[in-house]
Amino acid sequence: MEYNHNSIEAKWQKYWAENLIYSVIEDETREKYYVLDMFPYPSGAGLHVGHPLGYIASDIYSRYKKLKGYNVLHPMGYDAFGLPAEQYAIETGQHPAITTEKNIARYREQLDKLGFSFDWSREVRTSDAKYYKWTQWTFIRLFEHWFDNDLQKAVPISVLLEKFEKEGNYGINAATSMEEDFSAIAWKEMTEVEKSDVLMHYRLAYLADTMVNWCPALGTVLANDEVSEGFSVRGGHPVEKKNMKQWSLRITAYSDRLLEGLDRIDWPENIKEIQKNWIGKSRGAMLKFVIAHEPEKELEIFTTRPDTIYGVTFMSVAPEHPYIGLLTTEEQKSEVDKYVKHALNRSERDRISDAKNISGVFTGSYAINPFRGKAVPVWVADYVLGGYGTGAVMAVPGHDSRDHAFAKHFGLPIIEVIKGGNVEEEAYESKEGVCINSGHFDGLLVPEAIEAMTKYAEENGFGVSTINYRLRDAIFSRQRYWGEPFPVYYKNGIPFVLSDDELPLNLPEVDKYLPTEDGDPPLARARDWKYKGEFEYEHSTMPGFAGSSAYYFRYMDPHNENEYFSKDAVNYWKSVDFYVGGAEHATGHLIYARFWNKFLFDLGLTPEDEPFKKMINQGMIQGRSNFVYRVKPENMAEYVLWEMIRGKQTGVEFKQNFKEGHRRFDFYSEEAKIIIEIKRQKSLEKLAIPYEEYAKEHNYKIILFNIVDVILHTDKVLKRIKKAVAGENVPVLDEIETWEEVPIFVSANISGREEFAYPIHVDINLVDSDILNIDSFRNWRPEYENARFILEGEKYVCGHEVEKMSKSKYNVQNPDDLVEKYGADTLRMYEMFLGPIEQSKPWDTKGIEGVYRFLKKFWRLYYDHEKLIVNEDQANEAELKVLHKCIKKVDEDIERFSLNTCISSFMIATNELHDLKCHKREILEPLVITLSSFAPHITEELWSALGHEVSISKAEFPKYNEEYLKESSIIYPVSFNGKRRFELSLPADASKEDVEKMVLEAEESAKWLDGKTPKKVIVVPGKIVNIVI
RNA sequence: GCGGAUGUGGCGUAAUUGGUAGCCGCGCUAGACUUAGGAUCUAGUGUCGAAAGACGUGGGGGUUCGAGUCCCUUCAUCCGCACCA
Repeated sequence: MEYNHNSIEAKWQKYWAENLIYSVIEDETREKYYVLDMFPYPSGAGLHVGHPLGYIASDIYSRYKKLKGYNVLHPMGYDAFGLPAEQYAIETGQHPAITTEKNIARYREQLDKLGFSFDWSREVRTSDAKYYKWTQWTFIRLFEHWFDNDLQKAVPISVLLEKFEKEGNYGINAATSMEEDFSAIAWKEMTEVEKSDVLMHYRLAYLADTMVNWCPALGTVLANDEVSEGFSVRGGHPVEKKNMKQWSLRITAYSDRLLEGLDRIDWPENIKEIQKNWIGKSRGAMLKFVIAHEPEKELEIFTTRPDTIYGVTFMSVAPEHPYIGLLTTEEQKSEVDKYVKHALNRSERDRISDAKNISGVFTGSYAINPFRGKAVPVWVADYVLGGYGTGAVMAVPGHDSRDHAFAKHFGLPIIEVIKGGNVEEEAYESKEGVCINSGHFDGLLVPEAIEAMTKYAEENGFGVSTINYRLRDAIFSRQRYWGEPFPVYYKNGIPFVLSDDELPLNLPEVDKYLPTEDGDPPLARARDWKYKGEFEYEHSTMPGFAGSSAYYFRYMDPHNENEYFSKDAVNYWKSVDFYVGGAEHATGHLIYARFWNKFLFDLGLTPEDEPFKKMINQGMIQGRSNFVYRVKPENMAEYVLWEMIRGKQTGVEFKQNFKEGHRRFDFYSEEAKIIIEIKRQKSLEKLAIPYEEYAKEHNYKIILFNIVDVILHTDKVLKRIKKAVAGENVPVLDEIETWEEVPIFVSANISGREEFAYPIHVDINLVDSDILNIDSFRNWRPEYENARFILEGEKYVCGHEVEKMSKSKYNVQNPDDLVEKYGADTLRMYEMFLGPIEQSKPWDTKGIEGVYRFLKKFWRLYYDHEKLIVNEDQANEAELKVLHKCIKKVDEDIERFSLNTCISSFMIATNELHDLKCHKREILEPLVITLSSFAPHITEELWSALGHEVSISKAEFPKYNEEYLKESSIIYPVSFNGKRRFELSLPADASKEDVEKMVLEAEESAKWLDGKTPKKVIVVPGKIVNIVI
């Protein structure tokens, strides 16, 4: 039979599903391997060809690992809570659960068609109460733990309470936002509310007033990684800063461990780099400047360059700094108030776009540089960020470019304290140089000075060496419906968590998915939704990353009702060995998941503290958009006509823009006394008579053309002009074609196109090799039904561009159509063949034919039409060599995730076996196993045709035998002065000396040696010979 | 501005350790078979050149017997961060 992908693929997909071929169980006798794809959000648009790229790669890898004898866990599920379903619910009233269900069904159908080896019995969904029960459970654990900096791990709150009872919070080195100390007595005297407030400063999940990213359009707060340049990542709505009471996770406690762990995982360098920057660890010193008029109070600053402290000429504090009131003097008050108010009211977006403008106001007070004892003015300026460090800086214009710009702008002094630059011109920020103008620190190198000055500050009690992080705590509540409810209720304003046996707290039904009239989140609409019928639940829900931060554990034991996952399961599967997904999650999911994992590790739930040992990021598949160019008729007519008459093409000189008084005409010829004007027919009919009179007055002849005629009947128009130039009598107005105005499209390479036409995205399905199918285009939209086209030759050529794949750009390639046409095996292999998996590349369907041809050719090794032609003859050396070369290459390349080169190897082997007319089982049986992880359907079919009754996925990957690859002779390229001149076949076991001798004696060498003696002969055995003359 | 990555035929790419640059595929050219081909097969295809040969991995320089690969410099594109003190 001929290769028929449709029937083969359907047949085996059914077989795999019915016989649970891809189910796995923990099996202590086999080594485990865990391959995971990033959790997909099932969007309504379904999959496009870019989505499966990573899934195909991970599927190939897990199938390969299975063939290699591993027990492979390769699960799939859905990150099913999220904004799009909820936005859709708001618009239509449809419950997000229904939309989600529908989308999942569609996703599943598409995934199944691609022949993935997922163990679907382990599927999880974040929106399933059986799943989010454990998300809530983890939240409760976070609430009930704090972070001990000395132990560098999470510790139960009960331990903290014991300490408070005994000695207050003295001597506790915790990750905390608590600034004040209190004694055991003070603790015992606190009210319940006060105690709760204190504990909130310690808990890993805590409720606090924080500056949050508020997105009014989405009606919710967002985490830092969900905001980019002042806009929400999802939806692109403006975001503003707002102070709100919100749940947060104290991820900052884990800063150091998150940083340190990066050294132990095999991830792409750029992702590690992004995470390093996001955590933003910087070493420096916290220094105190006494406020001149208020010697009791100090202004604390953080600096990484304490060595430049003698260069401080002023200080700057952020507009939200708590000391603003204290610092501002009477005279400056109105100006400072005005500035602060303006600065704080600005949206994040304005602030960013206005970053170039330097602004600030003097507060009126001074602070004393503890090293020099000299007072410097304190300014308030918005280039200082309230959220970083202490919200105040010592300004060193000589050695910090921002301070420099500020000093220049306001005429503040600049002092050079590190030698090496010209500080009047620009800040010298390099750490190369020695201290000057720095008292007894003069002459020290920068690193020495940093150390010496920090030590001096510590000894004298006005400073301390510190480490500062850029990472902020993660805001954990969203004012949204479609997310996990917090297992929290409020009693007398104090938040309490539910007990484990009260979980899950189910998401209640609401009448509308909108905030209440009072602005409370949608959950406030739920009727009679109270703890024990009495206490209000938390009305926010958890963010997207809640459900996706530890989902990979649940796959290990997905149906466990009593535990998150069993000890046995986690001790067997441990962590993800190989993770495939997008790089866009670098500062979101990939950092949160590491944090959750570390926390669960601290609780002793998991044996490993990093979740994903090895990761690769698949590149994006970009769309290739096509454009048609719609003509702006007036512009085109003018352009076309001008191109024909400009210069002296008609025999007389024409010029543009005849101007006389208030009249303006398009073209005229002084010489021939002709004016030409182009307009729409309707206007011309009205204006013909006045124009003619006007022209007569000025002693000109006027010719009017309608736009359409100029564009579509150019030659006739030109003829008329030429007649007029020749002095013949031509009508002022003469309509060649009457038409109702219809859209006109011009082919891409018609000259002047850029001038008179604008591009419109056209559906790529109407275009083949950039040639537009005009009939289909006419049917595409009613308004194009009567469109006219200006062609190149016979064809309309479209423009093209590489862009993101998106519905609105009409460049989405849907995998279903391709699977239908070529089959999943072809699509899988083609996507891998496109290039290295990490690289982004535009989708181009052109090459898919080549892969399809390959599979058909591969099929013909086994079948001649209806007949299986595999024979039992013994394979010869050449055939074995082809096979083992292929096995070796594929084996090595899969291991290094170079899947594109594997496909080439298969093609080479297939081509060579065809040349050898080889149809031997001894060759073809191992070959079909080798190919099976790439093209599971066709290989399963051939495997069964070869007489096997057990699925090929249970087979063993063939071992390659070095013996077959050995060559008896090697073809040496012989170079002279590094330039290859000829090739020489020599015995493989020839020694270096022999090779040298034989090469020099070779006939062809004489020609190149040209009688000279070689200066040097380099022989690399088995590789190359180079002769230097 | 800072940090990272990438630049190889008309196109997607290959060259794993410094050792024949262009494997494999697309496209293109010519031919065979065919009623037909969007099937299949054969040959060719980096550039210049009739050929011999010369040139050729973004540009310039260097190290080396030998550089796509290493070093310096420069340009371009993409990504990330962006007042982070």
